[in-house]
Amino acid sequence: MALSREQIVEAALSILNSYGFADLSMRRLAKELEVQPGALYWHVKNKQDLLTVLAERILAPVSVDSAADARAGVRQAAQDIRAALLAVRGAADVVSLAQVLRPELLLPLRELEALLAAGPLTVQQARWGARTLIHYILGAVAEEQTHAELAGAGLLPPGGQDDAEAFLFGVDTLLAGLLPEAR
Amino acid sequence: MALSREQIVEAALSILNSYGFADLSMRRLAKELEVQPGALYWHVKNKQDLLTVLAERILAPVSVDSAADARAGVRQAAQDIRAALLAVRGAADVVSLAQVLRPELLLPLRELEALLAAGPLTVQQARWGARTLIHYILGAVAEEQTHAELAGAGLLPPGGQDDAEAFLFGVDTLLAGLLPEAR
DNA sequence: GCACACCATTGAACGGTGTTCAATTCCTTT
DNA sequence: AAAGGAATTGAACACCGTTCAATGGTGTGC
Repeated sequence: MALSREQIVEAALSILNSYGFADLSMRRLAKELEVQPGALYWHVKNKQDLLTVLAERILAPVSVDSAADARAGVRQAAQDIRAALLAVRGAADVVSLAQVLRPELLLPLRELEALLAAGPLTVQQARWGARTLIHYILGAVAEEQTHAELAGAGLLPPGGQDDAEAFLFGVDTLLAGLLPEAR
Repeated sequence: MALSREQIVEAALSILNSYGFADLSMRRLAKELEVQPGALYWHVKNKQDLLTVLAERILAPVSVDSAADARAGVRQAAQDIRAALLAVRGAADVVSLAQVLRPELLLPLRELEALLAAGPLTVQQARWGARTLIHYILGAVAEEQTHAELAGAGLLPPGGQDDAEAFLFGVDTLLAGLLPEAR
């Protein structure tokens, strides 16, 4: 059966989940697909290209309700994005990289900005606010995942019971600054 | 003249500034010092170890005024940390890595928490607030630097005139959420 | 039924990477 | 001068991303 781009992405996700980001190499991927490394480059420009496709796929389950109230919508979106990232091991690393390389490709993140712009903010405030949120979300989840990774390897004490709570605290704090109580 | 840990760190900073994070390899470092790669491992446990030492060195110029008012102190500290990071090419990558690996080693970041704890916040709020700030600062500067890197290579259109302003907007937003106006 | 394209893959190579370790050299202390 | 520890070499191991000529397989037109 002929190799396909879809198949490569699938295998990459599987390696990510089974062995982590550090083990996701083109050669490892080729081995998984029982193919020579060079074959991958027929379907994918290079590793960076693969990673951005992977990032899109990881965020695909997130659907931002663009009609929602800015505060509630952002709060929900942030939690959904976190959930989508936590569902795939190493996802925060993949998406952080993609966000820097091709920010325009990551729709859910752009939609955050739209949500904020619908509120009482200026366009510029909405853009910067969205960037702030994105940096926070990716940073927080990346730390959560890396910590879990290291703890799993016994290099760090386990922890993280209140990660969800801490995460929401950050989001709410940001939102409180961004959209002060209407009065 | 005998090689020294100090000398290695110095050379690493020089490579970072001259060629960027991607070119900072143990072998490159050894070449710069006119030494075989193996020699480095007498003075440094491994590359990760070197990177955390590097991170400490990069943040060393930052001195947080622990007696300052929480809001003003954090605002100043955030700007100082950004300045220290921008002073060394690729610094945000180095420090982000170190922050995940050995958060306890990066003093200025810990001092942010102390500053917040001195205000009206609970200990937990201060801790989470500091983490939020740190994620934001590192994420924002990492994006700034990566963007500059790619723009320098002609892979991305230049930009970033209002980076400082956008950065401060994020910090102030966070602070507004964290420390609402006293009344 | 055959030849021609074209898509897809192989196999091999290039030039890197971090890290380890026995053997060797250098330097200091006795 | 001899001993001994500190520091360095040189070579190897097992990887990495990427390129490319040669080759295989498949479907189309003749």
